[in-house]
Amino acid sequence: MVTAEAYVGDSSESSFCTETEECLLYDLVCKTAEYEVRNYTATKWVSTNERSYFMEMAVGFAFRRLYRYISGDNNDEVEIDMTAPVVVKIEEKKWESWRYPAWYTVSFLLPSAYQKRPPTPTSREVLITDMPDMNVYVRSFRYWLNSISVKVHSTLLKKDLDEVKASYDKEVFYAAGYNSHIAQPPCHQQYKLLNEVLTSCDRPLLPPSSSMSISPFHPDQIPAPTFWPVHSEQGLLLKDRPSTCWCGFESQPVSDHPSIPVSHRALLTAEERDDAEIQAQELRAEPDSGDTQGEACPICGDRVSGYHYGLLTCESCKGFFKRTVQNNKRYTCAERQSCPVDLAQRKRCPYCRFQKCLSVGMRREAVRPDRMRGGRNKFGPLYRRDRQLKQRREECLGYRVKLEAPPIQPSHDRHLLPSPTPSPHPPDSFHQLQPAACGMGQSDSFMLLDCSFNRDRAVAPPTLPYAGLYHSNYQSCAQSQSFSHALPLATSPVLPAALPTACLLTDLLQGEPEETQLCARVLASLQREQASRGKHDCLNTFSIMCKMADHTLFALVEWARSSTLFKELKVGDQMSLLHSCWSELLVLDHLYRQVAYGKDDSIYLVTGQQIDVSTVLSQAGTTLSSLVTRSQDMVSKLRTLQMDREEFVCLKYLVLFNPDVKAVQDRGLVERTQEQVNRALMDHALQTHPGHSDTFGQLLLRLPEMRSISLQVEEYLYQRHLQGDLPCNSLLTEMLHAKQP
DNA sequence: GTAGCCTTGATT
DNA sequence: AATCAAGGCTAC
Repeated sequence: MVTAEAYVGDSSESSFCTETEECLLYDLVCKTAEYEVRNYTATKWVSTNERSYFMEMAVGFAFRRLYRYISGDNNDEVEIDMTAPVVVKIEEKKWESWRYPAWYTVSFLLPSAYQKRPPTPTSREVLITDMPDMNVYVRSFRYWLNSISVKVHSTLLKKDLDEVKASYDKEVFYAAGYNSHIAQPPCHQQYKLLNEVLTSCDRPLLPPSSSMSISPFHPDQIPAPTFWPVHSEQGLLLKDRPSTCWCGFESQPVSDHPSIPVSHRALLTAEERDDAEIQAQELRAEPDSGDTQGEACPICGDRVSGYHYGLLTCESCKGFFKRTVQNNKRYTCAERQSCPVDLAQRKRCPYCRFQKCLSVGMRREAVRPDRMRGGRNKFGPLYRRDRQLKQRREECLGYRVKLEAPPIQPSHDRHLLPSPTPSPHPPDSFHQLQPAACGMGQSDSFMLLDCSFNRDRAVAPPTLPYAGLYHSNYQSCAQSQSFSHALPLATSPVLPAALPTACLLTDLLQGEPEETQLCARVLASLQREQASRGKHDCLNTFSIMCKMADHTLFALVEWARSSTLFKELKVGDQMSLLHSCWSELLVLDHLYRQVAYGKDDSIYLVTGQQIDVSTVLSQAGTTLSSLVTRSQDMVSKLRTLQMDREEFVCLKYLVLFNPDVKAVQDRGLVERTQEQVNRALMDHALQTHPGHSDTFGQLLLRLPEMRSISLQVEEYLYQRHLQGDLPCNSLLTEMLHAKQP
């Protein structure tokens, strides 16, 4: 039996839940490219109702009321931590007509400590409510919650669900916001988008002539767009099929289903592949599975000995991974980087073995830089949850087998699916994007839970109405906290250097995004883009590159924003720093990707694809060629220096925390952080490259050249932008504009 | 270098 | 006190 507390859990388990200690957790039942089906167990919430013509008004008032409750306006007079998401329940029918005010129910999730016995609210308008165990269809998007974004996405979700004839509750739906600034007034562009969406669904809201007049905001008040990604969601209550996974097909092969459009179907099969594979494995497994007995190591197939560095593996792969990371080993593949890795041949090619380790989700950051023995790592909750998920899948499978006859055969449509083992060969053409080198392996909850789609570009006003309401207490390491506040850093005489450095490095590495996940996200997004365009309207190579850069940039902004050190800065300073260094971060990211995954004479893209440098040089113009040459020179220098992940992360922080950015107000904090990271980099470099005492200096000396490359990149992009070559609505464009207004 | 077994120590 | 995922040791 899973208790409610288990599902109000540590926010580290959720990729988009970054602002609060605890978040609402769920089990993924299944997913398509457009939406997911999730199971939420019963939970207690504190709620309040508010009536208004505009959702954002109602949410504003309700939010304040609930905030008073968690600030101590309750019978126990306790302060309650904020959680995520904030959920708005909307009654569909009343909402249809915008002429009348509608009721909105806004709810805060109670932290696990208060789930059993919530403090009684003092205000009669505030209520404790129960959310039952339920399955919901969820569509994720990156935008502030407001009446328009919610309308657009609920319409799109309904359209998708109606297309596959799914049943759901048509009366009610929920909007969930994960960031502190949950409701923002809509802007002009959104009204345009809304009208387009509604028209495409044959449900025009207003005649075209009046479509713009519904905006409650004067054009002067329309906020300037900025770039913060926000994670929001639409949930529709699933009513009629509480136990069936409805992601577009039931027991029929997808290709025979008449109602699913071809593009949709193509994505479906790719997305469903992993689930089918997991289920197939579970069918093949021993009936008394549930413990690790009888499970096969996802890397070599040997017997699993427990959780190691992020997932269930055998003892030998555990050891191999540890040796590789600890000793910073660099292997090369004598063949074509596609050697088989199984029990018999795992010793043959360490390069391919290590690649496989990474691609199935083993985590470098679980190898301790300080080599501390014993104890547990931060993945404890993840392991626990992984077990629960496995168990639930099994139960679900058993249930379905009982329900349906004949039982679902996961191998049913196997012939339609791409090979379940990812091919390490990158596709030859850009126009045949496959999630190939990405290795979306046989597992697992990490991948599934962390996979949030980059649906929309975030556009948000610079004013932040709820800024400061949330606070992060997260500090994984007491030493690093005290260290970060030790002001006279250089002069503190007796501080042992190794401990805080190792600690800080662990923290910094912790925030580092997993390359495989980034790769999967970018690929999925590019595939969707391609699918929506159809065969005869392919993106050109430059646009694809821009989109890749755009996604990478998005991930970098997310990375910075979720960093504990960065969060200590005021939002204004955060923006100034990012506006100043985004291109440098992109260049550094690219360079490290080459050092870590690429090989000589080819360029390794974020999608896992590789292109020969000679091919690029032969086709590119002078500016681009010079950029490529300069970066390749830089890559070989960094390779000689054997830059590792730790050093890369430090450089990233040094680029980000640049005290020379003029607009920065809290220069002291930026300087201190820079010093701190600088020290960590020095200590680390000295430790890891004992024979080369100057690695630290050499690494720092690369920064000016990196800066220079990044300026050339910006200039190049700006030129192409003026020619109209850049895809519109990109973060890239926005950043360019921020610098060159 | 590999891999099976051993030791460790924070968390449960 | 038991657990279990880290690191360590060592014969091969």
